[in-house]
Amino acid sequence: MARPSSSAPPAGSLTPGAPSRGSRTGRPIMVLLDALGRRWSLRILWELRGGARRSFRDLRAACDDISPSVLNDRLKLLRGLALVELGPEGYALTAQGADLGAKLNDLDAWAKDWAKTLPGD
Amino acid sequence: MARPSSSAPPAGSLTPGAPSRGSRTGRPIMVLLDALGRRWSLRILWELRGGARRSFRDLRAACDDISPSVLNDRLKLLRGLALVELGPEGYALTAQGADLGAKLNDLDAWAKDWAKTLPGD
DNA sequence: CTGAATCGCTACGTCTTTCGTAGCGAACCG
DNA sequence: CGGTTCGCTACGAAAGACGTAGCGATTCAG
Repeated sequence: MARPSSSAPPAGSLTPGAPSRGSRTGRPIMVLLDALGRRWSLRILWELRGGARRSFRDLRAACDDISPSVLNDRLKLLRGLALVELGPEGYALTAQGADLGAKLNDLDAWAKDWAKTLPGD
Repeated sequence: MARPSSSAPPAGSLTPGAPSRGSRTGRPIMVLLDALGRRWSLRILWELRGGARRSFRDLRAACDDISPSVLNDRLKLLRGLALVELGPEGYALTAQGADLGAKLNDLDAWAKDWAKTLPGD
């Protein structure tokens, strides 16, 4: 059960159509949930939303000084999924990544309302 | 940096307004990105979308036999954030959790198109 | 009542992922 | 040349996730 070691990719790459951590089907949504469910993935997309290109080091600083090894892992992953690209002036979202970025903006709006209704606020 | 050990919650609870792993601001979106960025969080919401109540054990099976300790951790977390609730007939999304569930349905539709445009497919 | 089946959940040792620091080689600028 | 920035990697330590086993509570059958 949930055995990363036997038939799934080595925790660094991920492709729709192929099985991923925690799902043997390879359905796109599962691949996406896997990728976005890894630490820092969502945050990286968040920091890149808006279209500005950012250098590796800028991005690292923006993500609360994430470890460079993990940042690189995630960037590889997201680039492999065509959500992020590296151009001459740094990292940026692809067209598809920008779609997700827009969804994160929605999520931000939603989160503000959500926070108001919570007991701890 | 990114030091969970000094001022952030002990990796089991999370509240908007209070700092979370990887963000000292406590902005709702950051709390949400933190929670959803932990392994299995998105998957659990995914499996609960649609409104059916599911027992702990059913949910576990649906999530590719996730470890019960992690499942319980995530359920505590998501309950603390008022996204999931435990009723007499099992776990279900709250009204707010259902909002997120709907977003995941959107994401599913998006992912299908996305997968078509990828080289590895 | 006893026994079986199910429930939510916890303990705990192992293994994987993430972290944090340090620093490399390349490119650019003086 | 030296100085600065770049993307990125190595590697030991810490945190997190995993998998198995099983507990106490409830429910139902006999």
